[in-house]
Amino acid sequence: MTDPLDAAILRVLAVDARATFAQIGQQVSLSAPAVKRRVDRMRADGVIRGYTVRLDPAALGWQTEAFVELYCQGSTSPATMRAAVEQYPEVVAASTVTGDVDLMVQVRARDMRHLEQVVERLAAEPFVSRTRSTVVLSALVRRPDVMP
Amino acid sequence: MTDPLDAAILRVLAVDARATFAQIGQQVSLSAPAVKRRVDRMRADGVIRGYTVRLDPAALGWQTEAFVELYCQGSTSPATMRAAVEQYPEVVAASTVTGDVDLMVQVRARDMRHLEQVVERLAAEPFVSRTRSTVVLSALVRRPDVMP
DNA sequence: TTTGAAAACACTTCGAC
DNA sequence: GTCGAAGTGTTTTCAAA
Repeated sequence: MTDPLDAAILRVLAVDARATFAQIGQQVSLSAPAVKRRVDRMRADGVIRGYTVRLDPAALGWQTEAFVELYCQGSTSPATMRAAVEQYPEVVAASTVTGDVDLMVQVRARDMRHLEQVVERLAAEPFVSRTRSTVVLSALVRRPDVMP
Repeated sequence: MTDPLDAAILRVLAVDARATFAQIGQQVSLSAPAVKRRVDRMRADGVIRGYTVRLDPAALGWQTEAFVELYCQGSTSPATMRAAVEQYPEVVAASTVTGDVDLMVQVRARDMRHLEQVVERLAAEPFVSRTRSTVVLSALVRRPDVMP
């Protein structure tokens, strides 16, 4: 499905998704049209979901980040959790997890006051029985998805 | 620093970082050169860190994801933690955090066996006193960085 | 099937306004 | 900020490995 050449192309795109097909081709020893065809195929196959910009959160006013663990009532469906949590622009990611906690939510806020408000609103969701927040002190590593 | 027009441009780039300046311009009512100048400025200012591809982890063989909390020995510097954790290609993100836990590490592995190996290696790091892993059941929300 | 070369088309980029 | 021209990149076509 994705041979070593595809993987090499993805590595280049992971570092710079706006690289030209010719630039990518130079790094993987392929012509621009050959690269484009492979990229088009991976896009169609769903291996490539899209391209996005990497921003400096601090420069945009996001100063505070936290992991908020939600303990949910017994029979809350993932769909319900998702629908609720998706509404929050402050929610960067959310996953159902094993263990005591039911839902792990990553929140980005302007400051502590803002974070507090978001956590309060999350805690007030009907299916949430209690929350536990862990504030991020500093982000040491942040990598785009890589190959296995 | 970033006016509403810049924010609009970033929103377009967040959805499709390979959009042409002309396409972006159409969505924000600006000419292509005007968009380019703003993008160049945000790039120079560090607001835009770069562009990356969004991949389907499962399609690439990453089937398992987990939050691994590391409890570290009293006086371990963030630099030490970072240097150690950065070595692992399986580590997607790592942050120092408040609370009992010292380091929150997000790991992506091929399968449970692979995850287990990674956790064991992390636990064997000299400064790690104990670990606690939470496996992701399903990713409900995953958003690129957005505006405050 | 997949590739590379060439041509037509679109975008980027820069100077002038 | 826009406009227009010159340089690049993209995309299609086609022939070959």
